[in-house]
Amino acid sequence: MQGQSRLAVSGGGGGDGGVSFGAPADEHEAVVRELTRGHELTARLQAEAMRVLRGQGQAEATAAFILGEVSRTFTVCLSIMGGASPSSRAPATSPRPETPDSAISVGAPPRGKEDNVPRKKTLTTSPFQDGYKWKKYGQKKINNTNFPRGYYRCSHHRDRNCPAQKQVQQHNDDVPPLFAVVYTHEHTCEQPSAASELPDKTNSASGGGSAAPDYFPETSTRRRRKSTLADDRAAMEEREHQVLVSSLASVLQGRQWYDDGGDSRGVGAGVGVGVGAGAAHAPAPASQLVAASPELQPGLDVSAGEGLDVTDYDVTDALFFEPFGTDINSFGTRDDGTLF
DNA sequence: TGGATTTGACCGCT
DNA sequence: AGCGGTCAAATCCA
Repeated sequence: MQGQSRLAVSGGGGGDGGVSFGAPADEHEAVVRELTRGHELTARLQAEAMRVLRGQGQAEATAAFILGEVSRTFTVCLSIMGGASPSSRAPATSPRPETPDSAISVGAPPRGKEDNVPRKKTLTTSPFQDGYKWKKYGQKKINNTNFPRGYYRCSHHRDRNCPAQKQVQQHNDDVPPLFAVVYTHEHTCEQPSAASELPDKTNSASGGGSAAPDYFPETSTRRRRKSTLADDRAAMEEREHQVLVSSLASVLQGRQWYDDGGDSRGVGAGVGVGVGAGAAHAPAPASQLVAASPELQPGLDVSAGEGLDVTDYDVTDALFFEPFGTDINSFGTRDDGTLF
């Protein structure tokens, strides 16, 4: 959060009140930029707080809960800002999986060669978890940007003539990194892949699939051997699992404390990377989280809500927070010190 | 060998 | 001329 945002937010002006949906594009983008920054910094603060408070019971749970709420607030504001921008909306035509859970529609559509082409721009930490399979057909270094832009087409571009495309470009160098994703055209194919599928992982193992290499954009100028990518991915999956365990432990500790009930179920997998970021999403639907990893709570009937109070998890949480274990919680550094 | 990504070259627009 | 978007040959892996 920048302490001195000098945004010309029209308080009460324009009839909308506050940050008007009809604000000029640059103003709108400025607001989104500041909110995004705040969101990112909150995530970093969480990471740091969780690192410092690890194992400190109530203090850790309290910090996780409060910071999670702060993070949630940013997310909701971003969704309002982006979602209210008519230009950022793609026409709702063919049924398709939603963009990633953490996706945030932002700003005006970029200029393109075809201005009548529907575009939807989002900021997301998980640019590839949108339920579709993509084939990369190009990558280019864009002027005045730090990261190259990857060009993807629906993998059914050829066999089903699906026109859907997207461009993925890392947005910043923060932790976790945000990716700007521009979707163009609607899918005309009906892909069997579920939205929960992680195409960058599931497909890469068989040599196919989408854009995992864009998690390592800085390596694009020099080709990485795929075996190395596979190694990185395996390590990432391992980290995600560990983060899932530890994040869930934080959540359960927090719920237990606030619910004033239940025995100590701390999973106790104190794993370094990304614990705080996981806790950032403490209000995520707990049933979903545990269901995703039932082995974490042996003997606990999650489906019946045992041991968990999910009544105060609202729809917003379900909509805007990523499940634990997805890439927002899984970041780290490579040997060369770069982020992934 | 098939299917994927990478990356330099090419093309069209401003 | 410079830029972004796309093509396609080269390359890699299962």
